[in-house]
Amino acid sequence: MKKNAPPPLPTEAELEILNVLWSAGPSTVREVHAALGRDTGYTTVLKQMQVMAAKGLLTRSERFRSHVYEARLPKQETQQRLAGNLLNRAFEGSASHLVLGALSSKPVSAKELAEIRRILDDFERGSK
Amino acid sequence: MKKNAPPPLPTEAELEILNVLWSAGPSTVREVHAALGRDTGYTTVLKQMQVMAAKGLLTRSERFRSHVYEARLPKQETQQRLAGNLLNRAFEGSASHLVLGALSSKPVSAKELAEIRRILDDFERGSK
DNA sequence: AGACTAGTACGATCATTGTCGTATGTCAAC
DNA sequence: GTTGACATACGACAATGATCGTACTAGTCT
Repeated sequence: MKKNAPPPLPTEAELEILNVLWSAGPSTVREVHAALGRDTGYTTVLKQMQVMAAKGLLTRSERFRSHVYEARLPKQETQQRLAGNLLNRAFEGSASHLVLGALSSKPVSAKELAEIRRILDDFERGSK
Repeated sequence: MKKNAPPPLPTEAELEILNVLWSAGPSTVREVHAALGRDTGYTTVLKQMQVMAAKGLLTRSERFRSHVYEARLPKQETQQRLAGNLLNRAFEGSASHLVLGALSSKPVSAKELAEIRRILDDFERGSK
């Protein structure tokens, strides 16, 4: 598709597939289809992964009799792009508003809160 | 559409319209069309707002010769739902990962960081 | 009344997503 | 060398989102 420009952001169904790939590593269509509990057909997942490969979301290589797909971008980078996208679209770029929204959307454990503080510490140290 | 169940999450273009409505208050199609810098036609925005009203994203009332539209849900509630949605879809429900993604996606001012700390304080106090 | 203007309603198009069905290719073993 | 079993390719289809063009309506001005 494009040279090596970043691929488009994944859609809902694409993200599910990426999640499988990130957690299981390079996999065949059959493996992904099995991992997704979804009750959609095998060819549906195949087609989606083919489209994703065309978009640059996945890379594909041969293995024995089947193709092995792998996420092109690491999980963290994709998450970052998704978060940044939402930040701009819905929060006018205000990270604090996004955090407020995220925390309000469901109960968050004390451990999570502590973890967030740790992240803040890192950012303050790092970006000073 | 549905009784008073929450409307679907807004799409990209719909969110732009909502942002105008949230910041300017109830407005006519013409006003929204002007506020969006977009170079799309008037009827495009009209149609989008009609669809949004049908979905329950907007409410509509008469005023003199034109219709006045208003966001049905407040900004904060919609932001919360959007954040929660991304949280589940892309971050396995982990708020701290979402925060990390958001902070990494672009430089964040010290003031923002402090504001986030204040929000954390509130949550810790509130949910203890 | 007739023409202008500002507004809404509606149908049509085009791309994208999600979903399959069916066709085709290939190896392995009978 | 025909038959499965398993894999990929490809075309089709419905739903949705984004975008207009065109038609209709209701006041206003002269």
